[in-house]
Formats: sequence, structure tokens, C-alpha cells
Amino acid sequence: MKKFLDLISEEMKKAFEAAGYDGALGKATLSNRPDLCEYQCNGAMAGAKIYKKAPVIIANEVAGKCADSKIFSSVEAVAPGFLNLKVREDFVRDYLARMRGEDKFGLEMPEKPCKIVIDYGGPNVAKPLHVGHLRSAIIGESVKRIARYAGHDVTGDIHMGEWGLQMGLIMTELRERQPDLAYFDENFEGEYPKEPPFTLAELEEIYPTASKKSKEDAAYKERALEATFKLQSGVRGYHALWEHIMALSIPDLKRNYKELNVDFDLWNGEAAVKDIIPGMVEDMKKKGYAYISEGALVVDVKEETDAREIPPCMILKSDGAALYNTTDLATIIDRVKTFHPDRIIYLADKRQNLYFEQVFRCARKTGLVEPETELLHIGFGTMNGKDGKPFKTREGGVMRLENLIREINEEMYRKIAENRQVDEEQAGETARVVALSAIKYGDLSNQASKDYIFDIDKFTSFEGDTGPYILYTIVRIKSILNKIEEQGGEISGATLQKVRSEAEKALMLEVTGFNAMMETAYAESAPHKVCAYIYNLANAFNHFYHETKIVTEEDEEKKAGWVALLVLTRDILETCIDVLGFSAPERM
RNA sequence: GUGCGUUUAGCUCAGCUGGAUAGAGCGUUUGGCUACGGACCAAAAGGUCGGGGGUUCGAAUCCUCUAACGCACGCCA
Repeated sequence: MKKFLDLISEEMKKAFEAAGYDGALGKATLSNRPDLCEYQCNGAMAGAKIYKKAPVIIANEVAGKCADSKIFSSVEAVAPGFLNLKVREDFVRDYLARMRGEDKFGLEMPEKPCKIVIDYGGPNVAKPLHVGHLRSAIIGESVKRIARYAGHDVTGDIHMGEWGLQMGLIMTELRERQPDLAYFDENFEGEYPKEPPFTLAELEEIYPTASKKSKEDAAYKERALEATFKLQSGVRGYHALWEHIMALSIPDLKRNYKELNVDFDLWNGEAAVKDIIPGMVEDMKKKGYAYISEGALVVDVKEETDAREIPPCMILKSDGAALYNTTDLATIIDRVKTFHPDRIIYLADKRQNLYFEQVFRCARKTGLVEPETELLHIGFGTMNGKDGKPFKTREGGVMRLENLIREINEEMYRKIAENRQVDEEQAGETARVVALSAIKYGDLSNQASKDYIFDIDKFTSFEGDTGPYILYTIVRIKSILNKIEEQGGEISGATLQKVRSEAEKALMLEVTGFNAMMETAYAESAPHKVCAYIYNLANAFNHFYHETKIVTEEDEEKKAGWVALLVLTRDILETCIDVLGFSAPERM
């Protein structure tokens, strides 16, 4: 169904045309002076120049044409030429009634859904998830859900890092410690053991050790590069080790992402495309795109319009090994073949912007994607601590994601336990649900591209613009509805009635903005707009709640109308938090 | 050096793509509890929108110059 604001604009357009002006001037917007009006139209001022007339004269003429409007209760022309609009109560109510009746509250579905692949998460296997992985997962999950809600066909791919240097480092360190393992014996032809020669905990310790050594010891790094190459060339023992690492790591990753309510359709990684790489490289060489420069195989991606020098996109390192670029390009081939996507979205740190620019240009230049296929990098900022510097543990180390989540769960548990009489068992589960809302809302309410300060105290607060506040509002609505149900009142069948108060109307007007908001959030891949919307909606509800006694209302008709409004508000709030990737408990 | 980004209230952030008196939250001050859930609500104080110049009837928003900070700039991802 049409957006509320569009209906208003159309009505204004008619008025402008009736007064003899261009209908396009009728575009209405939300009022920025709520004390004066609900919506406003500034077309008279824009038209002043075209028609060489004082704006206020135009505004008055247009206002005169709105006298018997079915939409406006008042249209006022105000100096210097604003048109201040208020809408009729029954018009708002009828719009809400239609929203309730329609699928997705009347959000219009695309004529032809887009096929979208979204690449997010990006964990490295054998390396514990740390806070740096949080944003990709949270934002990616929400962008995915928003696109899906908007009616598109979306596939989420975790795109693990398990084919690059980090693997070579691990294997080198392992060889250092256990040089006699059969995996490192090139003459070994028997079966390798089923059980890995290390535990997950050891693995998690091996990587940082190896990484540190390689920075200090050039010979060590040389061996790691060689090990990487051996793995990529399919050396049997290395591949067997790789399988062990994957078998240990993936269940752990799955558990961690499940905890975050993040769900991938595909668990592919870089290695999934290893068989595509040789053909791709050959093709790029054959077609003359790729050439050797400083020992490495590269493709030029600079364009004449560039304001500065863009370095070439590297396809293979000088030792012949694949790198991030190689697997990303091959992954594009794989995705095009499997999904024929209209758009591929990458969630990665904004510092990788130039890298993606190179890869995208290379993919286009070498014909890996159709010209109309959209490649988009959503770059997000860094999560900083209260001091404004990258988030660290108290000791200054990298904070493991698990620990961070545990800390917030515990903090939330304390708050829940001290406030209400909730039983132990439920409190733990509720704390997890609320804590997740705190983390996710805290992240998503900021623009993705900006750095933000991760402030546990602020995010876990039940007051202000926070996840728990939103949940609290939802739970409060549920509680009222439960009470009415206990009294034998009708909930889902209740219908909207005459609008009784300013607060009620304000809440309703907030509700009408849902579909416009969702459309923008999708178009701009902007979860923070969903956050801003539900915060306003929750505020409008709490304001209404505060001055309206619902459960004790004796006029059944009044009460039924309010119940219907509550149901709609609750459903919209829950839909919104669902696209943000968290949920509300029954009680808290 | 080149390019990109950021700069809005004491702090953390919005600002619907050019409109009226720049908005929230936290913090501060004040008022409201027989609670349909006070984990709430209401109100006050607090800003030369980094700075200069320009375009426009009208600029936080567009252009230009400039400053500070951050980031990126070929064999990491």
C-alpha cells in the first residue's frame, strides 16, 4: 500500500494543480515544528521563483483548495510561505486499520526481487572470535534481514578465512613443536590418524604464538609462507592437518554465532573456491589482463578518471601462492555461477575500502561479473573503548568475544535479579536475551561507517536510547494485553476506534511511518534508521501509556480501540527488533 | 606526499538529502509513585553545527579554501 507521506503529497499535488501550479511542488515532509503542525509542504517557496510571485500568495491559494479535503483537518499558509498540515483523525485511523490487515503492514514488495549475496562474518578458523568480528556479524545479519523483509532473495555467506597465511603459520608452529608427526613426512603413505594432534585450546594458543614469531624471525616467516603454498598446492599431510583444524573450529564458530543469533545460509570459505583459482588465473593471463610485475601476478585497475594512482590488483604472490584477492575473485566467479546475483554485499572494516575497490574493478575488467551486477562494500568503523581507543581487555589484550558476551550477560543478570522477583532459571535466559539486545542495539544505532564507543554501562541501561529500553516497552505492552486477556477481553479481534487524544494520535502517526522507514533502511542498508524509528515509536507509546488507563477503562469501545493500537504497536516493534537480529522476552 | 573519512550541547550520538526556534540520550537541576510494570513520565539549564569565504529568498546540509584528528596507499586480511 502507498506510504502515508505519499498520500499526503498526492493530496497537496492536487491542490497545487487546482491552483494552477506544478504538482511536483506538493511534496510534503514530516514537520520539523511539531508544535505547529504534523506535516509540512515547502512547495510554495520553491515555486515563488518559477511563478515570480510571493510565496505566501501561492501558499494561500493552495491552502484555499484544501478546504474540503478528506485527508487534512487543517492547512495553514504561514509566512514566509510554509504550508502547515494536520491530518484528520479518521484518515489516520483508517490507514492504520489497513496496515493491520495487510501483509508486512502494507510494505510494498518489489516487482522483481533482487538476488543478493551478502558476505559477512569473515572469521578466521583456528583463531578465537574477538570483538573485531562483532560488527561484521551484527551489521551483516541486520542488513540481510532488512533486505529479506523488503522482499528480496538473500543468501548470507560466512566466508571464513582458512586458506591463507594464517594456516601456514599454524602448521609451521605445529611442526616446530611436533616435528615427527606423520603429516610432515613427505614419504608417509599410510592413513593419518582420525584424531587431531592438538585440541581447540592449543590451536587458539598456537596462532598468536606463530604470528608473533613470524614478525620477529624472517626464517620462520619464510617457512610459514612455504607451508601456506604447500597447503594450497594440495600436499597431502598439510591438507589432512587442515581438515583437522576445520573439524575442531567450525563447531566452535557455530556455537559462537548461534549465541549472537547470527545465522548463515552458507558456511563457505576461501578454500571452497580453490579449484576455481588455477583456471581463473590462466584465463586472466590468456586474455592479457594479468602480467608479472615485481615478481607478482597483477591486473591493472587504474582508470583515467582517477584522482590518484590506484595500485594494481594482485592475483598471485611472487611465490605463486594465492592471497585474499585471489580467493575473493574466485568466490565472485563461484557466486555468479551459483546464484546469478544482482548484488553482492561485503561487510568488512572500512579500512579495506581501497582493497575492495581494486577487487571490484578487477572483477569488472576481467568480465567476472556483468556490468549491471552491483558490488558493494559496506565498510564499518572500529569499536572503541571508553577511552576512544580500540577496545581492549583490562590487561590491554584483545578481548575475546565470548568473554565480552559473558561479561554483559552477567551484568544484565545482576540488574534483572535485583529488580524483580524472577525465578533463577528464567532470569538467566532473560538476561541473555536482554544482553543481546544491549550489544546489538548499541552497535546498530550508530551509523555503520563510523567508529563508535562500546560503553557497557550505557548499552545495558534500561533508560534512554538502548536495546533494553525498547524491550522494556514491548514487555510492558505484552503485560497489558495479557491482563486484558485474563479479564476475558478480545485481543487479536479488536478494531481501531475513534481517536481520543493527542497522545494517541501522535502514536498512530508514528506507526504510519513504518513502511517509509523500512524502505529507506533497505535502500541505504541502514539498520540505524530502524533503531531511530523504534526509539521514537517506543517513546510515543510510553507517552500515550502514561496518560491513558487502559485496563480499567469501562467504555468497551474505547478500550477495544486502544487494544487494537497496542497490538499493532507491539507487532511493529517486534518486527523491527527481529530485523535488527534480537528478540524480546515475555517478562523481564 | 596523495587519497578517503571524521569534526554538531560537558559526554555519546541523530539530523528525514536546502526550510521555521539545530534534536535525542546520559550527566546536572526540578516535579510526579494507592505500580494497567516508576526498569517510567514531565520540565529546565546547556550549542557562533572545527574555522574562513561563496552559491541561495533560506545552509549543519551544496561549492571552495583551511585546521585538527583518524585511516589507507603491492606480495597481511
